[in-house]
Amino acid sequence: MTTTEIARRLEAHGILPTAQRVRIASVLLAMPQHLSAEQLLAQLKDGGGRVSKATVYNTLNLFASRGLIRPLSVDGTRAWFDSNVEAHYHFHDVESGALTDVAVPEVEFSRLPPPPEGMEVAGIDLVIRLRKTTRD
Amino acid sequence: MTTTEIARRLEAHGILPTAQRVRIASVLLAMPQHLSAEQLLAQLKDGGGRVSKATVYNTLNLFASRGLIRPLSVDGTRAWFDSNVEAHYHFHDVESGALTDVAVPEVEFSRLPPPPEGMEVAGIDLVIRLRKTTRD
DNA sequence: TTCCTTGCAAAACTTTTGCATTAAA
DNA sequence: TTTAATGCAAAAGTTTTGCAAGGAA
Repeated sequence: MTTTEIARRLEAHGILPTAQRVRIASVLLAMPQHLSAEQLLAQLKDGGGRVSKATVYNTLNLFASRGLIRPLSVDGTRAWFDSNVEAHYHFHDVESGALTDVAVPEVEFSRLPPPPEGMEVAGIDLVIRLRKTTRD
Repeated sequence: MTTTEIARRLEAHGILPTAQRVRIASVLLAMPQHLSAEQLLAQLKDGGGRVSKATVYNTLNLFASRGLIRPLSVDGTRAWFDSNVEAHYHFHDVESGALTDVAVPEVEFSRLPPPPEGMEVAGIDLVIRLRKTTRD
């Protein structure tokens, strides 16, 4: 994706495409991936630019609030962000922490509870925890 | 549940039933509930005893590692623990943060992906995010 | 006595915030 | 010129750790 395309995508989400935001978005959106704030910061610094930690955190929250990325709750100890906002689920290797996507057609719900009165479903997070097979 | 019953239950999980652990367990196991470390600490202090923050955190981790309680990833900003370790799922009100149980029979999977080679499913976390109904 | 647990404080880690500087409209 | 974004450092919130003191085996 070119810088211009990234900038257009930010604008489409109501985000002013500043230099740092475009740099952050181009790392995130380069491929579907799961990143923590510190991982993203490390990648940006490897890339040789200067982006402050505060900007990374603020930008991740901004992107998430505008629906450009999706926050993940898998860990409890730190926030993860998924650059793939299409509906999908996850495998989580509890030992290594690795996250893998599970496509929507791989899962079928034949029954789901109705939401409580006055509420509607905003989203479904499904995490399938994995461990090494124990052969005994 | 009596103190003796709690102590037996701790022992059954390989946990030495010290005074603090029994107090912590009796709050947790009084009913099926979702608590953060700070909430638990507050309840213990209301109860008039002296338990240190470190002991609460260490004990929660100990209990979770022995399968007496279950850690929940719903929040990203802090750890939650569920005193109900039976299989079940959750509603999560994203505005208030409230968690509600969803019983297993309320959800049916007619299709689930096979785990990757050499891996097996250790558990399934399902969180149904709820928001207020928007009538437009 | 020997080992494990507890409390306290300090440290570590993640995330947010205040404020002066810089960039964008 | 006026408003918004950035960087830095400090602050805030959560969780872990070191160590001396206390409790259990």
